[in-house]
Amino acid sequence: MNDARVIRATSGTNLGGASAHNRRVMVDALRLNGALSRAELARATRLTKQTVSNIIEELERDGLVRSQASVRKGRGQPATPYELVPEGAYALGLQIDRYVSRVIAVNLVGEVLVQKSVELPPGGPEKGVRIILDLIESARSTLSDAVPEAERRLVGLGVAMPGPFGIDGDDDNQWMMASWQNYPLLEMLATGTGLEVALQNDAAAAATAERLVGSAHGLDHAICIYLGYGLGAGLILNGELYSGQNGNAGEIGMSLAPGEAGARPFVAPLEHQASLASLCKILDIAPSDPRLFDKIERAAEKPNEQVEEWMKGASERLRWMVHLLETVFDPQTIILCGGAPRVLIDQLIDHMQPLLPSLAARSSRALPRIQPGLANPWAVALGAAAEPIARAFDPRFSAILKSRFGA
Amino acid sequence: MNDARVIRATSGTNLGGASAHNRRVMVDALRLNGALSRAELARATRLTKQTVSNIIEELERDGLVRSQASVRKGRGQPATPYELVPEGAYALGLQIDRYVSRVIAVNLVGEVLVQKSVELPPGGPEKGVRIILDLIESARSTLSDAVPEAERRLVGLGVAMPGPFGIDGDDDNQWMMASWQNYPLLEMLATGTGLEVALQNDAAAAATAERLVGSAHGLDHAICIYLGYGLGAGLILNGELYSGQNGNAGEIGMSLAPGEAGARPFVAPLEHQASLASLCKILDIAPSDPRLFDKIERAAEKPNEQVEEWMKGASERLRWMVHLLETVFDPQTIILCGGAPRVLIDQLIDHMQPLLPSLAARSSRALPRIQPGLANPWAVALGAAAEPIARAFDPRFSAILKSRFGA
DNA sequence: TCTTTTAAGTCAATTGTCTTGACTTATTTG
DNA sequence: CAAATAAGTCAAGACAATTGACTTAAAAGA
Repeated sequence: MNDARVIRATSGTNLGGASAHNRRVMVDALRLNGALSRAELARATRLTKQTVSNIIEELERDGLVRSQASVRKGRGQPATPYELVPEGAYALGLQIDRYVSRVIAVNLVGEVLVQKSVELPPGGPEKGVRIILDLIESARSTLSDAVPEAERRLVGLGVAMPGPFGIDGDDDNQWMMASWQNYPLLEMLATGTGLEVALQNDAAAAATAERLVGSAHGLDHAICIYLGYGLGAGLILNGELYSGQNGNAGEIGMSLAPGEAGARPFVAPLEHQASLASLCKILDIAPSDPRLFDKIERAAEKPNEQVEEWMKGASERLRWMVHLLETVFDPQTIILCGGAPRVLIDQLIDHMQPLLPSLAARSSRALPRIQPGLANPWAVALGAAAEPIARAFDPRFSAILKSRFGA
Repeated sequence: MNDARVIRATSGTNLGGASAHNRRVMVDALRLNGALSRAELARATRLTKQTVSNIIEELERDGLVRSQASVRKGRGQPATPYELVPEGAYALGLQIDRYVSRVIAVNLVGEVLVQKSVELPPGGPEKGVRIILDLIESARSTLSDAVPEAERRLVGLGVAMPGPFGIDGDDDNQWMMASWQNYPLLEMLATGTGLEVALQNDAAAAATAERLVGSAHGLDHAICIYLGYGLGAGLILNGELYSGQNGNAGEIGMSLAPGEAGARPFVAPLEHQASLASLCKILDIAPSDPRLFDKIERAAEKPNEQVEEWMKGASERLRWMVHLLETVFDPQTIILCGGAPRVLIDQLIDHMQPLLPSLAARSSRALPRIQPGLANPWAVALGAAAEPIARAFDPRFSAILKSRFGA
């Protein structure tokens, strides 16, 4: 009698879940607003003064917040503002790219403390993982040398690599990294480091970074278009990263566009036209070139005819993708970021003007329809490191629910 | 000293929030899985047997669940399954369309008990609201005649109308209903009925209906393309409807597409080609024709050359939009539903084959990439009615948080 | 200067919900 | 007929937020 029917249900919650949520709410409020007094926190979170006092006391004991000098601001007892302690938590971020791997260590407020990278020789994941574990170990010990207590306060290891994930075969596709995807990477990293590990695609990581320390800070609805070796979008919806059913939401680099009617109804994927890979091809830069970023920067500063051509094509496709994303998501803003030089990002945005008409063109906008975000090779690694911080400290539905592994 | 700085923060929660969540979790589990015993509920929700017992007892007192005959299924004491009581709650749904308004009453499980419609004469919202309030009143008393206790168990009034909302001017645009949007409709309806009122656009409502009783039942990631007089998409992300910053997420009817290179780089909005409005133009049916649905059904059953032409154009644009939505959202499935006859929906889906390649084409799919959903003129009104039920009984983050109006 | 008003923050008791562990009930298995 | 198994109850306990009175510290007004 195989009556072990799968019953689907949302988890319930309990006192512990509520309490954990309230702690997160406090940290989040301090992150968003800067230092706040207990009374202010109570008003903002709709909790009672007493509750806030208890939680703040606990957070202070845990080294996550600290008091500032009290400030007089009118009648009544002066308030004692509390602020986040940057040294309250640390996280590691790992970016695995096609030819290079990068590791970053950040603290609770997203300040970068360590960054190291290594070239990834061809040879697939078996060899690669060993190199990567060494890199992580090296970053970790550098961090511990600088801040002995950091090890104890590490909340996790975020991993970012190019998507899409879990697709069928296609091992030779240079745009993906299929061999890495069928490898038990997360398990290897988890056992190798003893840390909690979570995976995002690189665009999602870039969005996570934008939300922690970049242009999306404090925004609940933002789309980050990430221009790297490939192209993707990180979706921040309702204040959280949206990943879709299989973690592939936002893989707009693979989107086709209807082209000339008749003969060739659909043109190549967006990232064949708008990505550093396509630019490298034009500039005849090897994708494995360690000085790729600098070369592109120089090329963008003084664009020759070919670069202008690329820029025109890329910005035209992006211009239209921006229109679509605005229409589909109704976001507060769209951010163009990347592992690309700021010059290039800025020029692309320039070339996209005027933006296509859309609902986003309303007159009452608070934010620009499109704006530049983080633009450097470390953006994805930073986002990878931001993920464990967000997972540990941001208020989110899943954090309230009882998990499989004890409350 | 204007020190009334706005402090942004997520609300905290308390015992009451946790308890409310757990009640919702129970109702949701019974809705998804059918009748379940207390022990099964405890396992599924990770709550203790005792907690489940208490909550079930309370829900039974409130008339939301009831026990079935106990069933023996192996060793041990027989289980007593509990099921939702359809008569446990009721909700009203109002659809305001361009030329007609519809009201539906549903019960807790989404069964339709009353449906009434009325033609909306031109004359704008002032006159319209009076007619609509009469319609609601009429439906309400029909409901009360059939089920005297329904009035006491009404959880709200859902309203659906064509978007987009809150756009600048453009009063003459026949595709929108601008004059209705600058009118304090919700306030009028709330005071006129004494019920909680909430607004969605029609595509969002259709998606809400699909989730309560249609093809999206139990799905957490689904996109509903709604083909009505206009065209839009309802986005179900993480099990909840996503509305974007201004409630306009999913307004894909307004999306442009890159067309022939050169002269006309961008073609008309999607809904100018794929909507009942465009079909009506071709068939020379007045959009206000009360027998519009039947006429379209007949036209779709025996398509003439013009209809075939329309079908070809519409399905081609939709085919490509499906590709985009799959790429952007990575959903479990896409549902094509509408206030359109099922024949038409089916034919459109047929014409869209073969679907464009995308990440969704993986071999391990559990659900079809695209499938038909509700296809009748009452779909939106049903979705409007489904919204208050979902708001009152579905587990969601916002339901846990302390609200502005007391816990 | 002195009193009143206002606001921040604490104290101690209370409340409400989930949890714990032992117990009862009812059925199948051997 | 005893042992095993599972559903469900009982009563006490744990825990976090709440409540209302209180203390502290400043500004405002007389």
